[in-house]
Amino acid sequence: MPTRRHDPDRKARIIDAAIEVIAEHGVAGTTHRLIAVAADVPLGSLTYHFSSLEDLRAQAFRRHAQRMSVIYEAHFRGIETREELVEAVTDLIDGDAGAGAHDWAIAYELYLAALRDPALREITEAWMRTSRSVLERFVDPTTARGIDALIEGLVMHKTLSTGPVSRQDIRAIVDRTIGTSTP
Amino acid sequence: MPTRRHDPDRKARIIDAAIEVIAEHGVAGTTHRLIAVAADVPLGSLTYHFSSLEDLRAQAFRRHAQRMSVIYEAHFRGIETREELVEAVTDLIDGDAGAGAHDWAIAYELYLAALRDPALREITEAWMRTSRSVLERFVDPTTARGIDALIEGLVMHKTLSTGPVSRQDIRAIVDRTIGTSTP
DNA sequence: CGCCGCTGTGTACAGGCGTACACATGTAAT
DNA sequence: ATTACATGTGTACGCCTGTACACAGCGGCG
Repeated sequence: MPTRRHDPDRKARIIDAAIEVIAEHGVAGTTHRLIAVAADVPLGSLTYHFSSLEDLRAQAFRRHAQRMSVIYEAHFRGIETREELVEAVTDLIDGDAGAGAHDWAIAYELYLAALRDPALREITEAWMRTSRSVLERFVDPTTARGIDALIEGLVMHKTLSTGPVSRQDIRAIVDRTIGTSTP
Repeated sequence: MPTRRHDPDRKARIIDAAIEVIAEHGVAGTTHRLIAVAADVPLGSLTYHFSSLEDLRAQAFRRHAQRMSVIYEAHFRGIETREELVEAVTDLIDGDAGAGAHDWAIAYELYLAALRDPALREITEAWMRTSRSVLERFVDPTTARGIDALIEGLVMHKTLSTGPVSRQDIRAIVDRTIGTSTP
């Protein structure tokens, strides 16, 4: 049995560190050296485990998207009434779910990167498919797409605007966009 | 009277070139040299007219936001009935307005950059204020914010998704989000 | 007509980047 | 205990970046 010399979680920890660095410095400011420091591994370890920085970025984005999917799944589990759905979506936007501003920032980095790198499209599409299919358990596909878009747009606005958006307003908008669909 | 040696539009042309480069290569891939080539000016001309690359970027974003504001204003001018409003918003998302995928890409670059650079917030806030106040001529402020967020979210989804979003779907979502507000 | 001064530019520099690769290091087998 | 090898790392290289700055070219003044 071949024994590992060091931690076998190294690769995973590097990916986590990469996610962290992307969140803090953006894709533009994400370098091998920064990630290496964040993961507390030598510089050479990155090129050893990943064929290129592009490769590492893609894997980081993939893992983040998977985590977001899990959060979505968990957040909407057990929803039964329309009332609960409205509340759940509002929570998601208002930041009372598992996803904070940090996580959304990474998602936006991914979107923008995918706009130019077709290799990342597969990740964004998988993620959007998941998030929509979760919502489709409660509403029709068209409405699901609308809510999905609304969530991302509102989170963006909320994050950028200095004056906070009132929870009541969010709720009102969500309520109307969901319409009369039955859960 | 002091005569200019060359074109006095140089500075403006550099800013336009910067916008172009940002749209094509993203903020990350925007360099002095690329902009200089795009504007057909010598490299030194950039540091001569702009104190730093950051300064140039900010001015480029500012000009783009102003242009988007003008497009918004023009696009919603003359709208009278609720029906026309729904159609106008749908056109905006569907790309049949003055703004194409190119322009939206720059807007998203701006948003993401503003997320980390507080100096850019002033630009995003001015832009969001404008776009919302245009919509507030037709609907109440809360709804305006919702529509605004919906527009950006849907455009993003539409741009990233490979399967195109049907115009009919967009219209249906917009229609519901606008609700029963009177123009 | 010659000089001055200002507007504008080519070039060079220091720093940081991604990546390759020669080597150290610890393990398993003999 | 020694060898052979796979695993992992420190370092160095070439490239590209933002920016400074010494100079060139031209218009106005004496």
